[in-house]
Amino acid sequence: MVSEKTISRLTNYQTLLRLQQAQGRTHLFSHQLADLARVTPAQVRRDLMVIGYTGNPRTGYHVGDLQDSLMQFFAFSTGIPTALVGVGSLGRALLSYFMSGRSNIRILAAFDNDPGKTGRVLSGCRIHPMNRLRETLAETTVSCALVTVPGGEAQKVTDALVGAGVHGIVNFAPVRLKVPPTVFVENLDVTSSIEKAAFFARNYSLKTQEETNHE
Amino acid sequence: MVSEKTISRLTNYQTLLRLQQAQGRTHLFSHQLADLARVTPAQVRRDLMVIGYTGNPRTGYHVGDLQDSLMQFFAFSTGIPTALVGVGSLGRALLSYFMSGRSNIRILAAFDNDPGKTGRVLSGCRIHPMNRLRETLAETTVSCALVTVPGGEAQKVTDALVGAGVHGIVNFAPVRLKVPPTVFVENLDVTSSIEKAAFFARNYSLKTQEETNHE
DNA sequence: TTCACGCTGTGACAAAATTCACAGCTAGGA
DNA sequence: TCCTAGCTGTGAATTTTGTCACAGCGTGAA
Ligand SMILES: NC(=O)c1ccc[n+]([C@@H]2O[C@H](COP(=O)([O-])OP(=O)(O)OC[C@H]3O[C@@H](n4cnc5c(N)ncnc54)[C@H](O)[C@@H]3O)[C@@H](O)[C@H]2O)c1
Ligand SMILES: NC(=O)c1ccc[n+]([C@@H]2O[C@H](COP(=O)([O-])OP(=O)(O)OC[C@H]3O[C@@H](n4cnc5c(N)ncnc54)[C@H](O)[C@@H]3O)[C@@H](O)[C@H]2O)c1
Repeated sequence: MVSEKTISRLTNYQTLLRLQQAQGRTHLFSHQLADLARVTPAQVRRDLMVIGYTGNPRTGYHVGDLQDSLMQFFAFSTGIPTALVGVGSLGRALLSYFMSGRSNIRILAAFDNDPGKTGRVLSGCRIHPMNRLRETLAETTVSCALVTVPGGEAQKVTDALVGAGVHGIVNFAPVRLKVPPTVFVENLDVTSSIEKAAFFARNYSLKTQEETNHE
Repeated sequence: MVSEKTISRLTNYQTLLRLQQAQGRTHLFSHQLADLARVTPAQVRRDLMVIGYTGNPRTGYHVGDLQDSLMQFFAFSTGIPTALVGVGSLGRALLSYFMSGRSNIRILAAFDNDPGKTGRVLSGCRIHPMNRLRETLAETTVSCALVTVPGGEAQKVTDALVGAGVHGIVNFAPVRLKVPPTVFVENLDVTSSIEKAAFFARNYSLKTQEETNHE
């Protein structure tokens, strides 16, 4: 089984390679990809082992071939089908971003329990009521959903999604969801991330001041 | 030096404790906090070692005292002062969320380079032009900033922030920023997180199907 | 007061993640 | 044709992270 961290880095390499290809580059070495991704060259080589792609000692990695290998490994050549639950301020931002086609992620359906929102179309995506979740998802190949409802509602919504056959959840609510072992949860807790950054910011800030004083 | 992961868990404990206190609980054991945080009891005890708080074998941890210790460790009793750069769809969502006071994070100033947006007040927060960034931040204690500008602009904005004395960056743009070693960057790459969740979702999905077939 | 239960705090251990370091290869130059 | 410089792929070492397991303690019961 391949680790979460490795998967994160591999998706990052994918993004970086797309950019490099757009700039006309056809080959690169592990240390160059490493610089772009802000990791070590050894890390890059180690990561690429898991997808089976093998480079050439003299010319390095072939950008197109490596992209193909990554594509095949991730098996998302046609884009990633997802659903979104909770069309509030965050949900709307995500809709407008991902419906504009700036990435390989496709939001195929949105859901909300507010009758004032359901039935309408936002950024080109129809908003369905919650009681139509199961049947709407049954018509699609969605296996991953974005949860942007208030914390108190997130578990309920998650249970509904799991019941509808979703195996991946990206959770923006500041709660830890309970799911069966066949469901993967990625928590994107903005508040917690800011707290973390603020903590280290203060540390670095103090350290910098100290050093200034010692001079 | 205490690790990033430990800090993340400690902030999570803080959130959970606030909730428990609101429900009137005065004491809890490591295994109870562990259940709430979805970690092991040993992990909780190990984490609490770093903040120096020590519980009682018979009564466990005192919610209020533990909160005080955490507060003191994080030193953010008055809220976390931050700035936001890039008032687009994501920036607006963050403004409306954090200006509503639902957390201990305070956005003291917002910045944008679009003259159509600067000068206005959104969700109670004034939007300043970029050329006023340094002097505006000089008047505050902000040491942590949220970056919600397009990927191509993120590095430029980061450089300006670092120049203005910011030591913590929460980066929502899908690029890896280059910063001096005295600056901490937390990347919140939504696209990458969705890709990760989708990958594991497909794996779990396939595994579930296999097991169903084997019955 | 004494005892026993069930917790905490932590040294020792285990697992996971990363880096080191080097054999082996390969294209370009002599 | 045969070197050679400088890369890749990977076993081994190292570092980081998490868990185990148990001594020691505090409380309530007797
Ligand atoms: N907006 C932000 O920038 C931000 C920042 C950090 C965290 N979050 C988290 O993201 C989540 C959403 O935040 P928001 O600001 O968009 O909230 P919001 O209140 O603006 O939107 C929530 C939406 O969910 C819908 N909803 C509520 N209960 C539902 C249910 N049971 N089923 C389906 N839909 C339901 C509501 O109708 C509403 O449209 C929250 O958990 C919040 O803590 C948001
Ligand atoms: N909106 C989302 O849900 C979402 C999802 C994933 C990632 N992101 C990332 O978040 C970032 C912002 O996304 P968005 O959808 O809000 O974009 P947006 O285009 O709606 O907003 C960007 C804002 O930044 C401002 N800006 C541009 N250049 C600037 C500069 N040099 N200095 C100051 N301000 C500047 C623009 O005026 C605009 O207000 C992007 O990097 C995007 O990739 C957003």
